[in-house]
This record gives sequence, C-alpha cells and structure tokens, in this order.
Amino acid sequence: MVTISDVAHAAGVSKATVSYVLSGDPRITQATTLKVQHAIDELGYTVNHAARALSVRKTKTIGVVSPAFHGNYLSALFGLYVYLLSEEATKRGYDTLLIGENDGFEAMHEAWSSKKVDGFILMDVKDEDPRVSYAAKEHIPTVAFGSPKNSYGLDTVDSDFAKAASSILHFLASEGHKEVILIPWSHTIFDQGLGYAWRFLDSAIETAKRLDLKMHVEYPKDDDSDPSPLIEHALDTHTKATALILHNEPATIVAPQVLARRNLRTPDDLQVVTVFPKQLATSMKISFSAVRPDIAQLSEAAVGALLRRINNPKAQTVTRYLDYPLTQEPE
Amino acid sequence: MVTISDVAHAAGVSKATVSYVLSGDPRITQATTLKVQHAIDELGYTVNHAARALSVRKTKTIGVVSPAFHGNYLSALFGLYVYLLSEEATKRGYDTLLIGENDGFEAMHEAWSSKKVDGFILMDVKDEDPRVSYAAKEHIPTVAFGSPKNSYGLDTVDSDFAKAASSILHFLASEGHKEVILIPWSHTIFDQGLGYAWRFLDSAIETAKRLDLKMHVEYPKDDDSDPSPLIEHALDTHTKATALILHNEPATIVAPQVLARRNLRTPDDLQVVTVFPKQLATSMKISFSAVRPDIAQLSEAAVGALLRRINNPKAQTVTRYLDYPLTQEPE
DNA sequence: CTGAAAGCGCTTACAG
DNA sequence: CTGAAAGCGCTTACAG
Repeated sequence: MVTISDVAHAAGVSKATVSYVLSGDPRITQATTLKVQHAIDELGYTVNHAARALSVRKTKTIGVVSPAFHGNYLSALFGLYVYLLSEEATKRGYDTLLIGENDGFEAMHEAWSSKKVDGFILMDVKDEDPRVSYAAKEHIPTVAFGSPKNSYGLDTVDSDFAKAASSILHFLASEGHKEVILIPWSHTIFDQGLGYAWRFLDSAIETAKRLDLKMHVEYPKDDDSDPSPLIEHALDTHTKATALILHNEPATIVAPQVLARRNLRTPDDLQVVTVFPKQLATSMKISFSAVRPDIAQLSEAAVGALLRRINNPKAQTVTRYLDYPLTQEPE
Repeated sequence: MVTISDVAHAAGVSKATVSYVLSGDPRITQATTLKVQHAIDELGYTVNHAARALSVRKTKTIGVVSPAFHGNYLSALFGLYVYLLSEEATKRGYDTLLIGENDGFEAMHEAWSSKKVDGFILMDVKDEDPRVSYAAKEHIPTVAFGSPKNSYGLDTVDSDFAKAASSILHFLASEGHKEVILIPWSHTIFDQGLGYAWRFLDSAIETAKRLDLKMHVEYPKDDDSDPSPLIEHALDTHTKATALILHNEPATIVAPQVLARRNLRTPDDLQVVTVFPKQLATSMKISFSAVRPDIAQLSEAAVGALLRRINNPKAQTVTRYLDYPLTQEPE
C-alpha cells in the first residue's frame, strides 16, 4: 500500500509537506506542489481514511438512520430518499453510512460513540422519537427529516404538508367541488405520531371548514391490507362527493385500478388529487393531479442543514418546511 | 471522550489488557475481565472505529455500489435491496457504506484506495460492467449481485431467472394454455446487458418452443413512458392469447388498471403471471400468480459470500442462483 | 497472566 | 517556505 511516506520520499520532501499540499496550504511553493502532485499521480496515492479520521477527529461521513419497516410495509419512497441523500452527501464530500434502527437509538449510539460519523439524518421522525431526544441530549449534530411535534431543538426539514393540504382544498373549492372524500394515512401511522400524517390531516380539516367544503375522512386500519375495498366503500357511501383526496401511499397506488374497474375517468367523473414525489410519480405511473414534493431538493436541504450544524454546533436551530405547488394532470 | 487509557486507568490495568478483554483473549483471568468490564460499563466506553481500523487494517464495512437511475426510472426494489443488505450486514457485524456509481468505478476506487471498506457488493451488474473488471483486476473482495455473462471470477449471487421463466411456462402449459404474451424488460435494459432480462427471455423462448407454446414477445421501448398502451395493444392484437407473462416492473405495476379497464378478471378471463419479490408484492399490491424471489434471502447469500471472500481471498469462486417456486394467486 | 513499546498513516503546532 | 516530532486511539508481537 502506498502511504504518505512513500510520496514524501518520491518527491524528496517531508510527510508534512505532502500533507500541506493535500490540504492546499498556501504556504507551499508552486514548485514543490508540482513535485508532490507528480509523485502522487505516479504512485496512485490516496489518503488513508482511518488515519486521517483518527488524526482530525472527523470522519466526513453522515449516518442516515432509517426506522424498520412499518410492519410489513416498506414505502417505495424509502429507496428514493436514501439514494438522493447519499448523492447529495457525495456532492458535498461526505460518505453515507446506513444505520437501521428499530424503535430505539442503540445503533445510533453505537455509531456515534465509536466515532463512525460526524452527524445524523433521521428519516421518518415520529413524535417522541427516542432518536430525537437522544441526539438532543448528547448534542449530536442531527437533522430530523420529518416534523415531530417537539424537535427538542434539532434542525428540521420536511415538506410542508399543512400547506399541501390547504393547496389541494383551495384547488378543489376553486373548481367548484362542494363535497369531497379524504383517504389519509392509516391509524397505524397516526398512532405512531408521524408528523406528515397529522399536519396534513389537521390542515385539511381546518381548511375544508373554512372553505365550507364537506369532507368525509375515511381511515384505513393499516398499510398491509388492500385499500381498494375502502376506496370502493367510500365512493359507494358518499355518492355526492365529486373529488377524492389521497394522502396515503398504498391507496394512491391502487386507486387507478379501482377507478378503472368502476369506469370512472379523471377528472371528469371524479377529480383525484394526491401527494406524491416528482421523482417517483413517473416510475410508479401515478398521474393524478398532485402536490409533488421534490425529494432531491429536500435531500439537499437536509444535508445542507446537517453540514452547517457539524461546522457550527451552536448555530441557531433551523426549521424548514419546503413548499410545493399543485400540478394539474393532465396539463 | 473516553479512551482505552481511561478504562485501563480506572481498572488498574494496562491498555493491552483492556484490548485483550475486548477481543476475548482466553489468557485473561476472569477476575481482571470483570474489573475491566466494570470500568467499561462505568465509563460508557466504546472502541474508536478509526483507531481500530488503522491498527488492524480492516474496517468491518462493506460498500454497496448502486448504479445511477436507469434514465429517470428508479426501481421500487432498490430501497428493499439496500435495506435488507444493510440489515444482513449489521447482523454479521458489518456496516454498510452507500456508494453511488455512475457508469464507472471511480467512486469504488476512491472508497477502496482510501481503505474505507473491506469489500463491495455490486448491485444491478451488467455485461462488461467496468466495476466487475476493476474489482477482478485489483483482487478486491467483491460479489456481483446480478448475472453478467462474464463475471471475471467474481462471486455471483442472483435469482435464477432462467428457472423462473421455465417454471412459469411449465405452469401455463399444465393449465392448458396454448398461446401466451410475454412483456419483457425494455430495450433499454437489454441493451445495457442486464443479466436478469436476458436470462429470463432466453429461457422463456426456449421453454415455450419445447412445450409447443405459442409466445408473442412485446418489448417496451423504455421504462419511462406508460406501458399501458403496449399491454392494450398486445391484448388487442393477440386475441387468442389466454395468458400474459410480465417480466417488467412498470408493466406489472400498471397491469391491474389495464385489466380493470377492460373488465378482465384473473385468472378466469386472462391468466397473468409475473416475477415480483415477496417483500414488495404486499406493499405494491401486486397479487398475480408469480415467482417471488426472497430478497432477504438473496441479501443473506450476497453478504455471506462477501464475508467469506474477505476472510479467505483465495477461496474458490462461488456462483449461486437462487430458485423460487411459483405461487398461485388467489391460493 | 499482564505490561511496555512499537506501529498503523495521517495532521498540525512549533522551530527554524 | 519546509521539516522533525508529537499525538490521534487502538492492537499485537514480545518479554517477563
């Protein structure tokens, strides 16, 4: 293996000088820089990550902490988040360590105390999430990706689900709808205190009231069983409803089949509006009118917030709810 | 931060002894082990990962190398693979570093030469994949997750897609079908030389011939556009076909809507068979008869093969194609 | 059965 | 402008 000593020797300088060249120290002459660069290229040298990490006490690695499946249900969005988070981290010179966490913070603690990472991004944050309180108590650079009621002073990034609900209802009202159905996330999700579910629902209810829209809320019990019967039932029961709001991934996935089966066309027979990320709508062939969060942008915000925190642990806490417009389909 | 010296001091022994206790060296008395354990618990000590890695030249980390999106298309399976691979690695005492790779091996090379990982798992391996030849040439412990034509001596793990195709056709023949439609992966995928596409198709064609089944193959052009029209067209054209084989993720996702729209019921009006992993069929509400690869098991095999290789670089090359039965739906 | 010491490959004050 | 040396926190022959 080629080390810094080899490079130093080949270039006829000291290890210190090589190191300074590597870090672009302005005190080094261009002449020596060139010599050293040449030796580096010649030998194919790369800094040993562990050695550097040990020396500078930074790993340039962020931990992405994902909770386990919700029951058997794995959101199709999970992969997208992980992928884009990691891509964004790479852009900023960081690596991404995947940390699976099962309703606790043991794995996080292990990674932190052994100094494997410089900070964390917590996915799918819940109310009273043990990961949040742990990170806050230990003053670990951490951003909560999601919106718990209490973030204990952690930086927070999420889509603005309250705004999304309000946009959707305003849109429906402006189109003249008077009675609508909302299929929100399941009880399982609400019971876990997942902010995106609550924030959307609360805002939807309030906005509907304010706009004098009649809204029927039909909750699925869980996320494992087929939501089709629930949709069918809702349509059968609320026959005057002219629009269907889906804030529920499984329901959004099956909705097209249900509509096809009933021979309903969108938006003429029934207006359907959902919340589904831009990047996945294509892959999953979801073509309803929707508020489309941009996961790449959310990832950028999350990673940005984390690096800012890592570089300045006592910076002011930041909370960012990113807002996405409703796009109509077909356009 | 608490270091091994702190523990040694607190326990009244040397650093070496603490280290030996940590590694369970049998030469250490139970008495001292107890003393040291106590100090460790007291102080909340955890081994510094970089220091250990630097010393032993092993990181206990595996790199999972994922290619970029295929165009705009992100397989919903991606998240599942990453998740289960990481879970399996954790079980075996390894961390998972995510490495995004864009049609080359630069990121891999960077991770390897800076000693960030002990080996790699390559996702979505293609024919003439530069990652494969790189790993082979540099003798880097690596397993190819997927089946390229030439694996250059790398260990390989994949579902047995040839077997899957043959199971499906035998099943259809046994049910009395004489004429069937196959929608395989898109040209984009075939052109990239993705083994799962080729192996399935070749085997399907050969088996159909042997069983005297008439099979119409209808290729989608790419994976971004809606495959529904293609399915519609296939059904319109091949009116005598009584079964539809889907080996294409987007087509599998939209098929239920297409069938619903045409008022076709499965399996009475049209038998539909697909290949879709167990763990995702539920989430994605795919309930066709199918060969269901078990991604947890595949991940276990991949991680197992990699650790074996890491621990024994000159072990015999292993190629494992895991075989999954066809399960009928409804049962 | 345990400890002193060297070494892993870097970085960074500090001298000069 | 550059180098010698200490230090980051471990592990592991080697002595005893």
